[in-house]
Amino acid sequence: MAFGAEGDGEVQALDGTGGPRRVPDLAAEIRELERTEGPRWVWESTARDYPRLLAAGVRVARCHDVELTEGLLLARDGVFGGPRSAAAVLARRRGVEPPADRPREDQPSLFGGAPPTPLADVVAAWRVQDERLGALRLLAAAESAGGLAAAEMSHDGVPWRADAHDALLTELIGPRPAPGMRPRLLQNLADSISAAFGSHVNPDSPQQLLKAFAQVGHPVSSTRRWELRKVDHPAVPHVLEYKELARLYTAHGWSWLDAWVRDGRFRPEYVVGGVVSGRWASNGGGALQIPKVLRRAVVADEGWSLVVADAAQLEPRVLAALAGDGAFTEAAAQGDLYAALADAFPETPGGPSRRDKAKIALLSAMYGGGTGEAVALLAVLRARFPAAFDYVEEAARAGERGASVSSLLGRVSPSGTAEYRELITTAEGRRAALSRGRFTRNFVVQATAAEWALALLALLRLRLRDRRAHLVFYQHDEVIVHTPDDEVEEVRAAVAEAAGEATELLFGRTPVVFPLHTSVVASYADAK
DNA sequence: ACTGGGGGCGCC
DNA sequence: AAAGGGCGCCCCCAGT
Repeated sequence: MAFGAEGDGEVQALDGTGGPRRVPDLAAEIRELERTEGPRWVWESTARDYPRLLAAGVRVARCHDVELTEGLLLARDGVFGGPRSAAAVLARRRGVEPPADRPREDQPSLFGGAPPTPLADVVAAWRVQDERLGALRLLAAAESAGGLAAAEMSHDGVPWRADAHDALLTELIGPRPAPGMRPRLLQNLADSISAAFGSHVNPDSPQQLLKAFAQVGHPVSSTRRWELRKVDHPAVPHVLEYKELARLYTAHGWSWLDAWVRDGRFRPEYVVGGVVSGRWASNGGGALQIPKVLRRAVVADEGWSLVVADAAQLEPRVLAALAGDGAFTEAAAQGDLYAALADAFPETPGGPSRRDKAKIALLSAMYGGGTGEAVALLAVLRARFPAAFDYVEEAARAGERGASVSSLLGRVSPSGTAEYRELITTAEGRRAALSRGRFTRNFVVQATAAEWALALLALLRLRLRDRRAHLVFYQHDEVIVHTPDDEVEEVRAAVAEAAGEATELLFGRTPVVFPLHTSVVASYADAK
């Protein structure tokens, strides 16, 4: 049964047995109904309202999130970035222009504040969506579950040792500087760079760097790392080191620590479905770009552990399951897919190993690479694994002509605009077409991989419901569970079972396996 | 003083 | 080894 909860403290059973009821304490009411009925809650926005429930100590198992669902339905109709509120859903149904979504701070809330969305509107919007879902039903449920998991992870936070973070920064770039100053070791590097060039150069300025390299007889077309690495000049090692450490300082230095870590927890804000492919994005805090070196600051509480699990070779396995290529699927039934493919590729003395060749060929096929040596490797892939090759090739062709493509569960990519279709008839349009082809080629794999990972997350979340262990981090193909030591084995098992269940849910009975690398560690830095 | 594009790099 | 896909965030710098 579904229950609507919205407005100024109202709930309603959605099986036709009764109208809306106003309740004095909505959080308490939801807690009780969750216990006795276990419904799928229908509400407008998990991101907006669930944090308040969590703060009140209430968690729910399932929901239908009107806004997330509308995002999926709109994409199916070729609309991206349109308003997704209940009011927008109802306006579209009536054939009138939907109102823009209100800015977050003006939005109504389950708990007062701005004028609430009427429960009747949310219920009506749900009915509209429920009728329209069709093949998107499973994805909408998964996306909504993702919304719950995201809010819960933000609420619980990643255990983060500010002292370890500070010590690491001090070791790498020197102690925290006075405002406006560079940390000592960064300043030393900047000085070395100027000394090597024989003139003052600000390494934060790509333009100054370009000019400086030109003046010392080493013109470069950009100051990218791989470009500079080719240059033989004494400034280069200092520049490369400066870039690496300066990035750590600006993006994850002390101001980041001040802004994002409190009471031993890093609480990022996830944006569920924030990427067209269905991957999540994050809003502030850079939750999905934490530098590896900082993993040392992620440390389980005393008496607790981190269970870190990441899916191995997820994307090529997804391609295997999607394409159903006999020989390729057989390789994907093995623990090391690339090794299982290696035999198909020729040995060349002094060149990459056969396993590396298999990997290069696969990555090129999935990302749209294929220059230089990869050309020959792609030809091998095409000859030996035609169905897998054709699967991504067909997606690329569709993209090039401006069509959209879909993931397994029905997430739809943006299609080419009218301008795009015009453009590709011209000679200059070829570049744009190739670029779009690379995008759609990757979309079918990346979006389906995101669905597998989302299913894993959702199913694992349900398995952990009655435990003290809880999910604290999720990043594309990886989850971290913070667990009391005495639940470690149960959590390990839960992760493995959830992965199996996710595979079955998406692909049914497939020979393809989706192995997880699972580590139980005190610090994230020790995983793998 | 603010804004927005570009360059560059962190993660997958 | 380099080069393809997806992001967010920071800096610089030129435009207002």
